[in-house]
Amino acid sequence: MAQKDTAQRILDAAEALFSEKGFAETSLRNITTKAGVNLAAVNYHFGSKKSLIQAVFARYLTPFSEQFSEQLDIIEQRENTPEQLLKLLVLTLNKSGLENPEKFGVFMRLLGLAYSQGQGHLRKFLTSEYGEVFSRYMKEVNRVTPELTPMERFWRIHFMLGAAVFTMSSVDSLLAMANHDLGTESDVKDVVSQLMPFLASGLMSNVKND
Amino acid sequence: MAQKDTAQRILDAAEALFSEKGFAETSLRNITTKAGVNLAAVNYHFGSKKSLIQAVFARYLTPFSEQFSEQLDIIEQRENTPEQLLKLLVLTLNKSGLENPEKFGVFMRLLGLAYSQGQGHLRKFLTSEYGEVFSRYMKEVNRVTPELTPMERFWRIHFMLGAAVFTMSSVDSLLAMANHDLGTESDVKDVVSQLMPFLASGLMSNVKND
DNA sequence: AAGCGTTTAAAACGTATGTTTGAATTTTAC
DNA sequence: GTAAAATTCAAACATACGTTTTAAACGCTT
Repeated sequence: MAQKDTAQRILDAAEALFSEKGFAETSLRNITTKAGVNLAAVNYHFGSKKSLIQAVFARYLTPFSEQFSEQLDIIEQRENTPEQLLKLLVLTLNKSGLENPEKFGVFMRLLGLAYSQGQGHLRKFLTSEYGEVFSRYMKEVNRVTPELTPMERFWRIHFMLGAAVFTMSSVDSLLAMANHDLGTESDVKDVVSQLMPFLASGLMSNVKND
Repeated sequence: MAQKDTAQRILDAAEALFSEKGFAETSLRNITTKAGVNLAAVNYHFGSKKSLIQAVFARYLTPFSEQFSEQLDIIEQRENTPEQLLKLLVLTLNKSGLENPEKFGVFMRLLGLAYSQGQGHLRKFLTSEYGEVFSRYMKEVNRVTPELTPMERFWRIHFMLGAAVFTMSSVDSLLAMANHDLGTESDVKDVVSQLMPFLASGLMSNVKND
């Protein structure tokens, strides 16, 4: 390689800028300036802006889905509770290079963008690349919520996803707001530990579980 | 007026395109072509693209916040339940020109965009224009959840907001997915009636309420 | 029906974008 | 140590954008 690691520097700059400004609002010139590389380097290393966007996601999701797949191998062979399935998610996040709360926030913001600014090509890339692991997880969700109708389960999963993505997307500014207004000193960990019972309670609403 | 109502046609086209493609991805040429008006008409009637974006929101939010303020006058003078406060929201939505489920989906998608693609100017416009009514509602939320710590209340409200905005932002495609995969024929009304107990249950999680 | 403010129309302006080019430079391999 | 491959660089390309301009058409008041 020529100097240090141009492709990596581009990915770092791109993910930071994407997560705070979105895909369309971030220009290749923004990215290459922040990365300290030449403008043409993006198209040389990644081919196009679209491919760069996919590469940013892949750098997070490929290690995550590998870790997640391993965890699924385990839990598929035992009975679980809804809380355990939720915990598996945050556990895998922490095991796949997202233990840093700052990185975690960035990742969730990117996830939110993938939904709200889904550019078609991203949707296809994500489902074709990571759809299978997601399906396996959903099978487990079905197993732990036999009381729910398929329709209830479908919508509650999306409600949960929304609560998580939306909140974690702006967890920085929300934390700042909360700590300022309430005089507290919470961090991302605290928010996650508040989120989990909220999600579990919503998922099991009206299900007599004792 | 010259022919029909150019400004209205621009707003109609803009809200439709914004809600499906986002602000930055929607050009004035897209809008004016869809509206069947001249390109310059946008800058003539609204001054700029930013002002057009604000006008799209104002057309929904001004009648809504007026209706909402009236409803608040009433419920502020009585005791309420969390479910009643939630119902007040959807009730007001239906009373302020959003009874049409299609319009409702568009509105929620715009609301989601306001958060995810918040362009600064939009944030300021919304809080300065509608912040007071929102504060009054939050006061009522405080009253009906005395068991929650301020921190719990803060985060659960945002979890709820996330579940609602995220789900309703893509309610069309989610409904299509659900109806296809599950062989059902649900509509937006059904989703809302699933969402409400989910939100109420999450809000009151671990609170013994009987 | 004339005059005048309002609205529409076509065209161009200046700027920013993603991408490509071709030469210079660095790294790799023998 | 040198040839070949890989990478960087400055510059230009083509395109799309938001906005402005100028003139024409319209609608209302008198």
